[in-house]
Parts: sequence; C-alpha cells; structure tokens
Amino acid sequence: MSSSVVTRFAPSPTGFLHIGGARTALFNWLYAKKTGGTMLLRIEDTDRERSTDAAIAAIIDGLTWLRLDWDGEVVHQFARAARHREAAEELLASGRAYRCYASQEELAEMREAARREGRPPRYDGSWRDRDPAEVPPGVAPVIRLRAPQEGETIIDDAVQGRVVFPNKDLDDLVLLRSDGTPTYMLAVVVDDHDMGITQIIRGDDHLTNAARQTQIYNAFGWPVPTMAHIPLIHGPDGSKLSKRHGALGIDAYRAMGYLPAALRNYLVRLGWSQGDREFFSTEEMIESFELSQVHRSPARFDLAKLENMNGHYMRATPNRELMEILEATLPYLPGGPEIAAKLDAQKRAQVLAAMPGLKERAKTLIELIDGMGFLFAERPLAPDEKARAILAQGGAAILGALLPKLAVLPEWTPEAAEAVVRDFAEKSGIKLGQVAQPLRAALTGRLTSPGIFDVLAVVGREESLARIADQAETAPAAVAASP
RNA sequence: GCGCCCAUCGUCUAGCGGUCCAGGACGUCGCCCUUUCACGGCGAAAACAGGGGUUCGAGUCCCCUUGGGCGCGCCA
Repeated sequence: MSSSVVTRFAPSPTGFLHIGGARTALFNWLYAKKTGGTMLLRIEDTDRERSTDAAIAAIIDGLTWLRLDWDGEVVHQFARAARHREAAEELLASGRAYRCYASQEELAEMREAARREGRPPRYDGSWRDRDPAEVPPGVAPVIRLRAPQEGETIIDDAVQGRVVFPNKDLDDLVLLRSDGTPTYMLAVVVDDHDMGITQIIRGDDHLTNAARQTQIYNAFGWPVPTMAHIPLIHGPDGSKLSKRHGALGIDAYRAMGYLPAALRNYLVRLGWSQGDREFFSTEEMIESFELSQVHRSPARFDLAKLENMNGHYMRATPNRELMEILEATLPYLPGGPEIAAKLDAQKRAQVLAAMPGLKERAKTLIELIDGMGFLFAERPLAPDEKARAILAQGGAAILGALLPKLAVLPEWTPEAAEAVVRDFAEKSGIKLGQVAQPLRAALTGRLTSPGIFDVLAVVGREESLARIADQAETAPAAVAASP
C-alpha cells in the first residue's frame, strides 16, 4: 500500500534530547505504530557550528532508553547537502527562486528600518526582478524563494485546524546560503519529500515555518504532507521550559530514578487525553492514540505528578523485572555504582526478597536504593539521630531483654519472629511499637523501613542477632537502673 | 511592532448547547488502617479570565478585552 504512514522525528543535535523533544518523538512513534506505518529518524545537522557528535549520541541514547525505536538508518541531513543544492538550482531554473546579492549589512539595515517604521522586519524583495547588470562584483549571492506576494497560504493542520497566513506577511526566504549550503527551510522540505514523509508531527513553534515550507512545496509542485503541530511543554510557571526550570536532558530523568514507562505515560498525558484515563500501557497508548485528540493549549511540566506516576509504575512492576531495571540503571544513579559493586549473588537475593516492601515505599529508583541501604550496611551500624534517641530512651534495654528470646527461635521466618515479639511485648506490658522501633533502629539504623519482621527475615538470623546485640544493653543492672 | 496560536480547580484534564449549584487525577488538608514509613480507604477546600452578543437555554457557538505562548536570521 503506497498510502502507508511515514512519520519522522527530526531533532537538531545542538544539545541533549529534552523533555519536549522526547514527547514529540513519542507522538510520532505512537502515530506510526497506531497506523501500522513507520517512523524515521533524521538528524538536522546543517548547522555545522553548533552540531556535535555528543549531542547525536545523547539523542539516540535517550530515545533508546525510552524504547522509542525508529525504522531504517538514521539520516544525517548534512550528508544530503548536494541534493539540497541541486533542488535549489532546480527552482532557480524554473524561475521559482532568484539570486539575491544583498549584504548582511543591508539586510540588518532593512530590518532596523522596518522596525523603526513599525513594519514587520522582512526582506524587501529588492533583488526579485533586478537587472543582472546591477549585480555587484565579487559578491556571492544567496538563493531566495520567489514567494507569492498576494493571496494566502493555508495550513490544514491535524491539531491546529485551518490556519491562514496572508502571503504579504511572508517574505522571500533564503534557500541556499552564499556559501552554497542549504538552509533549514530548504533541507527540511527536500528531505521530508525525498524520505516520503506523510505526516509531520512537531512542536507548534514550527507553525509559522509550516506556511513558509508550504510555499516551498508549492514551488516544487510537490504534495504537502499532513502537518500536526503539537503544543509545547511549559515550565511550572507557564513560561517556556528553560534552564531556569531545570530543563534537563532525558538522561537526567533516568539519573533521577524515573522508569522509562512512567515517563512515557506522563508525557503522553501532557497535551493528549482520553477522557479521565490516567494510565496507559504501551499497547493501550498505541491503541487509543489519536491526533485529533491532541490539545492546542500548552501544558505545564509537573514533577510531582511524574513522581506519583512513577511510584505507581514501581509498585506495579514485578519484582524481578524491577530488579533488572534497577541493575541496568545503577550506573546512572547517584551512589548506584557503589551499590552495583557490592551486588553479589547473596545481596541480589536479599534485595529481591525485600523488594515487595521496598518498592511500596519508593517513588523513584533513588528512593529504592536509599531504602535498601540497610542490606548493604556493615556492622556495627551507625544509627541516625532519631534511631539513637529511641535506643537511648529505653530501647536498648528492651532489646537486651528481647535478644535471648529471638536467639532461640527454632525457625527464622517473619511469622515466627512476629509471634515471639508480640508475646514479648504482651508479657512486658508494653506496646508492640515500643519493641518494633528499637528493633528497627538496631537492624536498619533508622526509624523507617519495611515491616520489621520482614526486615528480620531478609537480613538473616546471624546478622540480625549481631546487629541487635550491637545496640542492646545486656547488663541486668542497666535495665534495673532505668526508671 | 506585525502575524499566528492558546485560555475549566495550584497542576494535568473530563466536558463536544440542556443530564454541570462542573467530574477524575496529582498536590494540599483532615480522618481511618497501622510496629515506622509508605500503600490503601474515606472526606474536605479548590476552577469555567472579564465583558458583550447568539439562543427558550452557554463552560460548551461568535466578537472584543485581558493574560500567556510561538514566530518574524545566510539558527534549526
């Protein structure tokens, strides 16, 4: 079928893959999957000054992490410069473009004058029909599009609807620079055409460009692809997402311990919705994605909601799978490499055993590794301030009394431990919490952890008893002395 | 300045002329559950930017105002 959909994600490698770019990629990907089409990846590296290989690597790394795959080879725009030049020549030959010899200074003056007179800053078209005899010697010309000066250029946008631009507001844009390299406008149109792109899905900061590009398509006599300009993602204060808001590369979200699936889910709900629904599996996303349901208004980025959603995903991820994700992410997490170094078969088994209680309490992978700290701690533990306080306020004495009872447990299971501790508390006439908290302090060094009986079981008999002994006051005198 | 886009709780959003004294989610605040912290459950506060129309009837359609955003390069 020749009518099959071809979308593309076309970032310029001048920096990392940011959150807005990631969402644009996601929408392109979803649309392609939904329609059984393909998504292509094109690196717009025609700006030789600002494009870097590191940025290309970061973009590819980010897409890979988000599991947004593309079809075919990555297209590097700069490599197609010869084709772009040829296309510009073609327009020149057909009279749809012309050479312009205006200097940078003249153009700057033109813009300045226009601004002063309250007119839009545009090229005045003075070389449009100028006599070749007037060409100044030694000046390399640019090639400009001979754009229509009357009428209107209309975009039938899949998201924005019908948008009309009066042609008088659009000037004769540069297609080929004086050094013979193509501009973005030319390159995009030629590439999208040559690559057979049927749907252009991109940020709505390109909406005005869409009109100019439409004029270029028309000059070539090529069909214009369907366009869909999606709203931008704004910062929490409603202004454009910037470094000020901590506009980060997608890798930063990985380093903050977010799951790719959660980030995708959060991103898809920014500017797109299906009724009240908040959660979508990848399949459900593909199934229900519709360009017509994409909003026209920008959405603000809310880290708190992302975090909540990530917590949902962590809890919903099966333990083994979460363990795999964790291990794969460890190199990127603060403190992760240290954990990875200690993760032998035994530790891995302990972490896995503790996972149900751990993931319940963590909203990110960072919180997860923080929570599992007690498994990697070495004796004697250094309890934090609050834990020390509990121990000092009679906790240590209680542990001293409890220790012998735990030591003789025939089997080391959460149930057995719970029975002994509850019995101990009851017979001592104290609340369970008065025993559980000192125990927690001794075993984990903190006052918050998964259920204490599970901790006991995961840490193991020998290590648990030793940690308790480390903190317990065993001298009967000391117990008697405490009021 | 000119052009274009946008406008429902703090945030993401439902709503596509009557069933909306506006629903859900996040966040916030209570209460419950409870060995801690979470999770979970229950509940509360919280919005149709303003003004004109159209209509029997407007959050929903039109216009204006205001506010935000994007664009206006031999950057992409």
